[in-house]
Amino acid sequence: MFSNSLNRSLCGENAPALSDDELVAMSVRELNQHLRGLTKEDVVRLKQRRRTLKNRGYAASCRIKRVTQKEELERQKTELQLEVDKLARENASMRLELDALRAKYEALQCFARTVTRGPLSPGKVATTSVITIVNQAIYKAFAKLSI
Amino acid sequence: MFSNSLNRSLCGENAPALSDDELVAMSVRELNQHLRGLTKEDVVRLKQRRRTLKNRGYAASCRIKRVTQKEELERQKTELQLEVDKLARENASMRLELDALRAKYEALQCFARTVTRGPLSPGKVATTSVITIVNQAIYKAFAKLSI
DNA sequence: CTGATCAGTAAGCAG
DNA sequence: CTGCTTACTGATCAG
Repeated sequence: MFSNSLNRSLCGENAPALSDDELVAMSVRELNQHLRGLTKEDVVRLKQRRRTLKNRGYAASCRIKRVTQKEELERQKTELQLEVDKLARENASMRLELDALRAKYEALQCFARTVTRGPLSPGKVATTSVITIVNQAIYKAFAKLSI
Repeated sequence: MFSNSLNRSLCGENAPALSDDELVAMSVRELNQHLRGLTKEDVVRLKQRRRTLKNRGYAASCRIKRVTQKEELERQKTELQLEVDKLARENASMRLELDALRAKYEALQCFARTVTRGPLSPGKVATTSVITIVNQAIYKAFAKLSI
C-alpha cells in the first residue's frame, strides 16, 4: 500500500535512508550501527517504524495461518467423509454376505435336521427303501444348496 | 475501545449530540431529521461517523462469523469421527460374526459331504450296519456342531 | 447505499 | 524485545 522507493528521497541528509524492506530485514546489531549519530527522537521514530513494519508482517502471517488452518480442517473433514463412505460400503456388502450365508446355513441345517429326524431304525422300515429315501433327500437338498 | 458516554459532553451546542449507539441504530429517515440546520461540513462529518460506526459493527460480525464457521467445521469433524468409530466397530463385530458363521457352515458342509460320500448302495454292505454307521456319524457330527 | 472482507495499524498479551 | 492475536479503520468489492 505504501511505496518503499520513496523512503530514500525523503531523507536528504546522511545515512542511506533505509527502505522498508531493508529496515525490516535488519538484525538488531545491524540496526544499532545505522542508529549512530541520530537524534534520540529519530532513533525512537526509526525503531517505531521498524516495529510497525514488523507488525505488518505479523498480521500477514496471522492471516495466512488462519486460512491454512481452515483449509486443513476442511481437508480432514473430506478425508473423514471418504472413510465413512468406505466403511459404510464395506458394512453393507458384509451385511449382504452375512445374510446370504445365514440363509445358506439355515437351509443346510434344515436339510441336516431332515436327514436326522427320527433316527433310522433298522427293521422298522424296509432298509432298502430307507436308503433310497435318504439318498433322494440328500441329492435333492444338496442340489438346491449347490454343494 | 472508545467511550460512548463522552460524545454528549463534546458538543455543548444545540442538537442532543448523538451517542455512537444512537447514531448507529438510527434509520436513514431519523438521521435526516437530526441533520436539519447543520453545516454541510457537519452533515458530512456525521454521516462519515455513522459509516465508521457501521463498519465497526460489520467487522465484528465478520469476526464472529469466522469463529462460528470454524467451530461448525470442528463440530462436523467430531461428528464424522464418531461415525467412523461406530462404523468401524460394527464392521469388526460383523467380520467376527461372518468368520464364525463361515466356520460353522464349513463344518456342517464337511459333515454333509461325509454323509453323502459314496452314495449308499443297498446290497453292497449289510444295510443294518450302513444305517448304524450313518446314525453314528450323524450324532457325532451334530453333537460337535450343537445343532 | 449497505454489508462483507482485506490489509494495515496500534494495543495488549505471552514467552 | 519479539511474535501473535484482536479490534478498529479505510479501501474496495458485490448486491
